[in-house]
Amino acid sequence: MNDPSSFYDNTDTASEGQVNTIPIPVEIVSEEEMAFIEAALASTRPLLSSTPSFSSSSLSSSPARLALVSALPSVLSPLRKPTGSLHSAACSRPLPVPPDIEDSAGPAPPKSLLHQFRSRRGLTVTDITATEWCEKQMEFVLLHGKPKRTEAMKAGSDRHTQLEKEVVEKVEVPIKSVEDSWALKFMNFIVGANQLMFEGLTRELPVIGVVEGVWMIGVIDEIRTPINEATLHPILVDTKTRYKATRPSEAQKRNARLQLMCYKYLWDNLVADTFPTDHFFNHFNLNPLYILSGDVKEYIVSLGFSAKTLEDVFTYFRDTCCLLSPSQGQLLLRRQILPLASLPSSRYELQSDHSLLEEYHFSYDAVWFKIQIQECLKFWLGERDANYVSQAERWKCQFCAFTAKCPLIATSNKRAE
DNA sequence: ATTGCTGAAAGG
Repeated sequence: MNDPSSFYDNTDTASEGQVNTIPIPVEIVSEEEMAFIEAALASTRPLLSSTPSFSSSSLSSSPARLALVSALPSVLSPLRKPTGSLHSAACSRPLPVPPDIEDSAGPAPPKSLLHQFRSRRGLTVTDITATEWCEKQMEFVLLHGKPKRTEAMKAGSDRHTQLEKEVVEKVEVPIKSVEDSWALKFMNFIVGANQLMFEGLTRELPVIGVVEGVWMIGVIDEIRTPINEATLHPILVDTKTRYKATRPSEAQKRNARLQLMCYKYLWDNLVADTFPTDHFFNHFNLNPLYILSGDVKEYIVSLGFSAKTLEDVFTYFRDTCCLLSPSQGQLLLRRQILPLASLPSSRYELQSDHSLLEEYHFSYDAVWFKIQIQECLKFWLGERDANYVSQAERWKCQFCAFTAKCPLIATSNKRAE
């Protein structure tokens, strides 16, 4: 009963009373974070040094943007149910289940991977890039689970965390429903967009939209507004870290270009202010009139807004979108070398010596982007089987955890016959 | 069946 693991046990009814008894340490700002903020205030932050001064003092009192992080939403962890059922009975409001989902006895044709694995959440930009890297690997990940993270991935994540902390202060907010979690996501967009407009830079900005008929979500690594230039159009940036000072392969660059083009597409669609709100609520099965939890409302107030329902948040969201400009056609990829001895223990001490390997500008290509997405979607929609990597990119298999299971490797090994 | 959990992205 006092076992902390029972927090995630949804076999019992997840009543609201139970949720309320969870001892969540709600800290607006920890001492550590406060020290960081004060240090940030005292020191010059190069990326923000061009911040214009404002008559309003509210901005200077909060140098870092608040990002709201969902914390321990018991209704959102239905997958822990031991039955393996996708839709736990403990879920307060079960999502609509297609009528044929119980006909698992019959040899019904397999549903598309999109339907099986992403119908509730939509595709992520990461799904797109992973698919472009290798569809077969993507398929293995979906069917067999993700392989272990590599050290390079951990180091990359850490570097991104560092970059984010330069401009964003994270706050944990307890949530009780999916509506709460979407409200936080949209508030994070609103606050990030405001930070972009007033300070010229924001990081880790969540975006969402429909691409080729499919809902897609992502998090833009970085957006800057060139303050001193004539254009108001922000530029989208992504930082890639590397262990070795070798030049990235063409496949890696192509993959990163696709990623940034996804972000541009989503951003530009948001600022076009044509967001299909009703479609959104329907697709994700959300109640716009849902009353946000007290904690969520409280934090929204702390950001200077006032909202009772998810719909209220959407009003602010749409108002914000109207104020934004489409992004530049030029996208920016930054490559950064990590120190060789980047041991796990020293990963957090990289602040000095971020030698930049290269800054790589390239142009958005709407036609190429559309073709890439359509190819990816053929895989996701089950219109064709997963493709293997081309002969020229067979080297990717060296980095793949699924080679033992992969028919491509098996056939090439016994091609002797 | 990874990471700090629901999540998105992390590098190759």
